[in-house]
Amino acid sequence: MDNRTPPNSLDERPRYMQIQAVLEERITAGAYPVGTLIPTEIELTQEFVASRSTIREALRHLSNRGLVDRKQGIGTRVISSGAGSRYQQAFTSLEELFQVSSETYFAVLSAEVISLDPDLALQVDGSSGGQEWIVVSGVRWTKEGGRPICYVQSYIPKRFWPQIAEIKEYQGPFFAFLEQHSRTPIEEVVQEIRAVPMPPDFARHLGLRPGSWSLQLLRRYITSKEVLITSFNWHPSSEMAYVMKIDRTGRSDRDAP
Amino acid sequence: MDNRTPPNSLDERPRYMQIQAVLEERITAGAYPVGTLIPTEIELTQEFVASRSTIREALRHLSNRGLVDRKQGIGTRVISSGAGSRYQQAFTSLEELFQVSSETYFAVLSAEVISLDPDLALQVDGSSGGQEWIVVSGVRWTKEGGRPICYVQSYIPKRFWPQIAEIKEYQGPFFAFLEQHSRTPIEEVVQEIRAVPMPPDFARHLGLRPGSWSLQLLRRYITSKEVLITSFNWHPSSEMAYVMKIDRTGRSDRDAP
DNA sequence: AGGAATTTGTCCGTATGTATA
DNA sequence: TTATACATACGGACAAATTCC
Repeated sequence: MDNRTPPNSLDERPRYMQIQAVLEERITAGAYPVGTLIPTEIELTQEFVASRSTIREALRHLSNRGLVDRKQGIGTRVISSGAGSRYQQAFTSLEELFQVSSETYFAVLSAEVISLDPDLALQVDGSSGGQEWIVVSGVRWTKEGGRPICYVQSYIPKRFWPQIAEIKEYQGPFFAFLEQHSRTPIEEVVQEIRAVPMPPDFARHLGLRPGSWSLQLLRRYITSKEVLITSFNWHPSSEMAYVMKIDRTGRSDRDAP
Repeated sequence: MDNRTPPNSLDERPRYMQIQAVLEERITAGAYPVGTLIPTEIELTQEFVASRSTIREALRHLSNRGLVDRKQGIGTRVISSGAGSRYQQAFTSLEELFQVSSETYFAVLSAEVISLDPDLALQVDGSSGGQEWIVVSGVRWTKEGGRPICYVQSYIPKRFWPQIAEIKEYQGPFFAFLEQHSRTPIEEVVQEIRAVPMPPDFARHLGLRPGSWSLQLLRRYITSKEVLITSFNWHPSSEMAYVMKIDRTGRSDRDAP
């Protein structure tokens, strides 16, 4: 069919984003005050000469950002002026992970090849198990003072076994080493944080009583092809808080150079 | 046109939710391992005999929950199996905080003014204690199924006491309400994640045995002048994993060709 | 380097269901 | 009960990003 608007009318962004921006501006400017209903989807299709799908896509984003609340049979209500909704995650980058490894020291306790049982496989790469992986275990220490920080287990694909001696000596995070020796770059890191009991054996290495709990950080470093490394860190619950800051950022839209 | 599937084939839920549930189960069961691509939208339309829009709606929800990552030209990649936890929070911005509050509801148990002891004051606003704050306690529930998600305590400056009735009725996160009724916008949010014992009284409200542990999320919403609200969420350790994506570069501000 | 194939993104139009007033 | 407004669902077309040859 025909896309009645030329691909770009001086604005490169998708149609729904443009509409979203206009609506958002009306909300922040007070044209659509907090607490009121904005025009219906049908009315907006008429104003912007767009299909209902496109309008809904714009409204969906406004809803996700917390500016409006949509209810069947009622309409779309403004619930926030927008001042508080433009936040983005800040300071959670790989650089931050490098930082940690420069002020600490990792002592390898063991490195061996194991076959993943189903439960573990689900955590390591989400598979149903059976494959063999290298597991490197150790304790991370502070350089200053020499106190234990956390117990670490890293799961690495078995094909890196020839480099295992090199890995154990490597200063810096394992993922950096593996990325260098792999064809494909890490595209994404996913972190999962849980409260789990500290395994008794790990507790011993950290100088803790058995039966204590831990804050467990699981990080999965993923290339476009596979999980390159999955790392578990068990931190003593009494000494670890994971702190993150979410800063306000002015702009989330892209510009046209 | 014809809606080839009868409105309900023993399952009242919308089609896209059923499909989402099936895909989610395959992910958690390991049929679609982490790091791999799931079938394309087209293939899924064939398997489920649904339109591409319906498939996309299902995938959209999986993406919002942080289980998959979708990329143009690539496909849909599993990035987290979500194993072992019913409730997850993928929290890349405040948007998703709103998302949570739209799929759940908050039942207020009490609201009272208390004087902060030094330890608590340190957590609430970093002061040494003595000031009076309002503390609103309650439980967050799933709309679907009606199961308890977490116990919540929110600390609010005492001067908002006149609005407390309004706050208790407010749909949506408290910080949005407070920001509206305050002169100054929220400038940053600090979040702290800890593993702490679940207080016995809270455990009772969540249907847990005393002595269990929790993943505690503390969020402090800060304006240029003060801490506007500090909120503690205690999640059952067995059902909560905090999932987050970490950017490769950490900077999405600037364009680098 | 360049072009084809693949996959998700965007957009159109229509029809029907469901919650609310 | 009726009207309204959003929710769900269908199907088709082209755009844009990526990969592969």
